[in-house]
Amino acid sequence: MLAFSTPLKRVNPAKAVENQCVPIACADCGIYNLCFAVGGDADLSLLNTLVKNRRTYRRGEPLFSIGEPYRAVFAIRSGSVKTSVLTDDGRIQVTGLHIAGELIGLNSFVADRYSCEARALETTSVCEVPFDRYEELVAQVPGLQHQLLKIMSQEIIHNQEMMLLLGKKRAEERLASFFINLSRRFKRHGKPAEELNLSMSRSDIGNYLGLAEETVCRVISRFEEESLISTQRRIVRLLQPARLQSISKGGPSAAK
Amino acid sequence: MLAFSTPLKRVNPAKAVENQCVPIACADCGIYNLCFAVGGDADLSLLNTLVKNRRTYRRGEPLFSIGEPYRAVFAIRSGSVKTSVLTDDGRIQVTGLHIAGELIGLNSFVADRYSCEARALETTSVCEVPFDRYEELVAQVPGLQHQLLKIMSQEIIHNQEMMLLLGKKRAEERLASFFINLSRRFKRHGKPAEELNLSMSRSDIGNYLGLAEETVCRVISRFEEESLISTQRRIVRLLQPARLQSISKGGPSAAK
DNA sequence: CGTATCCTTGATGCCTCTCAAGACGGGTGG
DNA sequence: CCACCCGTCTTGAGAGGCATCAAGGATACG
Repeated sequence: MLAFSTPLKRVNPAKAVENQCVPIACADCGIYNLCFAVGGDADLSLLNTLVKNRRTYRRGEPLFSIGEPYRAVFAIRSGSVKTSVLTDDGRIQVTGLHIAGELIGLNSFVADRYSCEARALETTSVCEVPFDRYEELVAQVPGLQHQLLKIMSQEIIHNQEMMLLLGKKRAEERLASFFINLSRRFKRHGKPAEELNLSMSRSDIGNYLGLAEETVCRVISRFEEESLISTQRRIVRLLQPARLQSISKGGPSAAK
Repeated sequence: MLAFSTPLKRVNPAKAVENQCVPIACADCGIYNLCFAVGGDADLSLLNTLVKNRRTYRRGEPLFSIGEPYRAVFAIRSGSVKTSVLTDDGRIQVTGLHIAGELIGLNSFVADRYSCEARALETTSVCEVPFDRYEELVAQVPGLQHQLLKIMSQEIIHNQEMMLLLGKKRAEERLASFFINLSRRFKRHGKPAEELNLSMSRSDIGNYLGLAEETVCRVISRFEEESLISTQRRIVRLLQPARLQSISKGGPSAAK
């Protein structure tokens, strides 16, 4: 427990946007409204001047690439973004899938260059928080750095779960975990928890879960046969979330 | 580049201990001496009072367990520690291997409970930085939070590499990556870069790399046949680091 | 309406896991 | 000092899950 932390308040994402505040969060954690973390109105206006820098990216367009000089942190306002790293011979590992209200670009904080690439999965609107201006923010807003610590801490926990998934789970468990995790995040962001818009191809999903595109298809088909889900292209409806949850944890359906 | 950051100075680990400073770092980044990051002598003495809390753990003894209330960050003075997470049905994923000079427990910053367990791989001496006292430290030492951001950022980058390894690399590439990464870290900490003391069983290595114990053995045997390494139990000598490096990146020896 | 992209399904093969048994080494007690 | 024991390491044989290769079908877009 952090006694020195300003208590955080979870707010309606729509309201956050309406208030011109930065919706700031990371994969697998809720929307935290920085304005609340920060407090005063003076700070709030400062924040606004810093995050006015908005931009829209089209499907497939990179927000940043590996090795590119570090320039900004990105808060996703709408749409979705994937981040990925590469082997030298071109194999891709998608390391993150980020939806509206989440934050990307923090992982390159230590270096002066981006350590992964980020691409819009669909038409995506972001707030860019330029790094030089960010310094002003940190200097004047005492709660900010601690807030970032929390967000990064949450991301590390999420990464640990991904390592468990990639290192120890079988294909069905991976897909089930993927759907359950996504469902939880959608719910937090005020979207329907049982009707997911994946907004990414089977191939991307495979690259994220450490599977081949075809395996993703096959498992999805199997899930449909068992009436666990129903799909239309990239729309997935969770028909039996409880059983999916059970499978994701290595339940009997996955026949350990 | 972070204009607001106090420049960091890499120091000799032995000297750091001698000076009673906290060697503070994370997997895959060098030793940073907090005293330098912090500056003044007043701070330094404060730091000393905070990190006096030392303790030794024996092989297999847990530093903390999953779900346990968060109480401290640990800086490893000597020895080594593994961190791991579990599936509900008992499968283990080792998420980190930490050697002297590195820092663990940061990932649970956000929650009030530990999200992974940590166990000593051998007799291990650590500085515990109790969390309640840590607050004093943060309040009085302006550079500290930013320093932690950097360390956590570095850990996220390392996690990304692990995801690439677990999701996309074959067994030989994983072992090669493991040895090369360990070698680099040993070197940074003033230990021989080509004679590694793994201090962990084949089983632990397997759990770290997402492989079965037997596969680890087989790959190691193959590496020995090709004179890439030589081994005596848990001591590994890198005979051809360059080729290992090549293999780790998906080079020809691994026959993509 | 054609084309490109994505999705789906089948057949085949291989990498790695699993099961199994034995070897090695270090520690302990006689 | 030696014999024993237990954990760890090693190697083999077999099976299985998933990748790969291949081809056809569906959907979106210009």
